[in-house]
Amino acid sequence: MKIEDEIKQRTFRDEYQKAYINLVFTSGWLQLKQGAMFKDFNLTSPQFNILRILRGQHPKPATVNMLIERMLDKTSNASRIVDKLEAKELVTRKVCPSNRRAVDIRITDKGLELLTKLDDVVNSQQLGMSNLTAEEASQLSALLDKIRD
Amino acid sequence: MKIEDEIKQRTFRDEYQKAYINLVFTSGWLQLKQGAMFKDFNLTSPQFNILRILRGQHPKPATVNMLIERMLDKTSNASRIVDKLEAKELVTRKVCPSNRRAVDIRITDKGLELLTKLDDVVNSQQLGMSNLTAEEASQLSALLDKIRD
DNA sequence: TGCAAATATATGTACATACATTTAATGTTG
DNA sequence: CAACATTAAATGTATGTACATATATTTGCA
Repeated sequence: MKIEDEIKQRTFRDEYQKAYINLVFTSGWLQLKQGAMFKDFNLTSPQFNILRILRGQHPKPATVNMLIERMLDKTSNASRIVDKLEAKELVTRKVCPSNRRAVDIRITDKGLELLTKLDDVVNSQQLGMSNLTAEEASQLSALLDKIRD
Repeated sequence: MKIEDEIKQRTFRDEYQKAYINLVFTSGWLQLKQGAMFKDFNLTSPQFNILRILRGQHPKPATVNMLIERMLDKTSNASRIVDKLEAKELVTRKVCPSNRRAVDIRITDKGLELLTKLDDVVNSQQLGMSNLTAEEASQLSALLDKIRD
């Protein structure tokens, strides 16, 4: 469905405004679909994002700072998201021995198991991008990189 | 800057995953920039979004339902965002005479003035899309529409 | 007409976001 | 080495998001 119909706005100031609105709308649309998927596993998108970063580090620990650096949403509050994951026993938190200001965060076996289950679901849905060819997906990435230049 | 460097992830499963992550990241990046711009005017992005819809209707009223239908983020709580705008006297809320379940929402003169000021700022920044040509922006919109097919 | 279903909005709750401030540990430098 | 700046994380507050539920009004139809 064209963006004009999605938000019932017939005209845009120019192609830039239209692309901007389309970008924000589509991102929200994808995240909503992904969020619904995670709900069955009692996890939110940012929580999943952090778990995946921790798996990438495993068995080495990550710090809150590293999480923020690698998260999709830089401004979100990694500290409190880790709180929730810790409460669910999906990660552990321990003062870093070499720098007691920092906290070593590690994914637990339970966390790894959960991610394994989620991988299947996420992969099978191809993250909702399956209408594009690989060529088009690559083209899209290039355009997005250019926006942030 | 390439997405690999932005989130310090060197490899992706495939072009689809990379495009997905790039899309969500870029959308957040743009919205953060836009939000910072609005902050000087003591307004948030969703509040701005709603004000703009109301201006499009002016002097006719909108209802909460119409706002939800046209908002970029369908699931956000229009009712409570209108609360905030009403408290700032940027909109008025009045029971609709012909259907007392509905509420007529209108932008005030104060709201229109604020938008006029913001238009300049928003336009001058071209919403952060100025690195693209008009052709590329149009191409981007086409790809995004295709994702949501 | 009367009563259930549908509609329009508001409210409650849990969690996330954005940003300022606080607390504690570590570096730096005079 | 003491004083001050810097760094890492946590906390506070206001707002927004997601979703379930409540309240009031209108519609449909037996």
